[in-house]
Amino acid sequence: MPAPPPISNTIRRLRFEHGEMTQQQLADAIGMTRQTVAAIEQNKYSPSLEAAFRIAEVFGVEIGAVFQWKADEKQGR
Amino acid sequence: MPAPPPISNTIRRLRFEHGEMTQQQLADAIGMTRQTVAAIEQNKYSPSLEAAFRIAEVFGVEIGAVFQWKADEKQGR
DNA sequence: ACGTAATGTTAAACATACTTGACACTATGT
DNA sequence: ACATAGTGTCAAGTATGTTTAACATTACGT
Repeated sequence: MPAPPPISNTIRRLRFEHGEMTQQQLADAIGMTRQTVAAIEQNKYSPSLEAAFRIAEVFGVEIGAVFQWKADEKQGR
Repeated sequence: MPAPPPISNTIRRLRFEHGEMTQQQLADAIGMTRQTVAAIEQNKYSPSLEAAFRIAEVFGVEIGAVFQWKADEKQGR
């Protein structure tokens, strides 16, 4: 498993807050596969900027409301 | 040249508004190469979510202030 | 007990982002 | 005329994101 990304997300919560939306429904809404949504949701890797934009769009929030730096690790340059 | 991404950015303007920051300085600040900054700035491709976050951080703005959907093309699903 | 929906997970292939190292051009300063 | 800083660009290689197709588990309804 390739080291988890420094960014975490609140997709799971957002899905439930939006009518118990399933991973499949979200995937369809943003034009990705269910597997990709699952992987992103579990922080296996972070999405492309495009994907992130589409996800935020679906939930009607800013990108920052979906994705955050993990536990204020502001970066490992 | 691999089809331009659906997202554009205002990095160039932001650089100038932030003390005539050079591509090299921005690259150093976000831990990427100058070539990558140049390519992103010219919309050759869009950055990873991590890179986008770091760039926004440098300029002290939200991601949405740096990157936008190109001419309201909300997407080609 | 059976079927189905939702999710986790994996391997292989493919697509896109990013680096490294190079060479070009323009502008500015000496 | 020469040097240097800033930028554009390209090819080859590495790294990361995404798809496809498959199989597993858990929970729910009948």
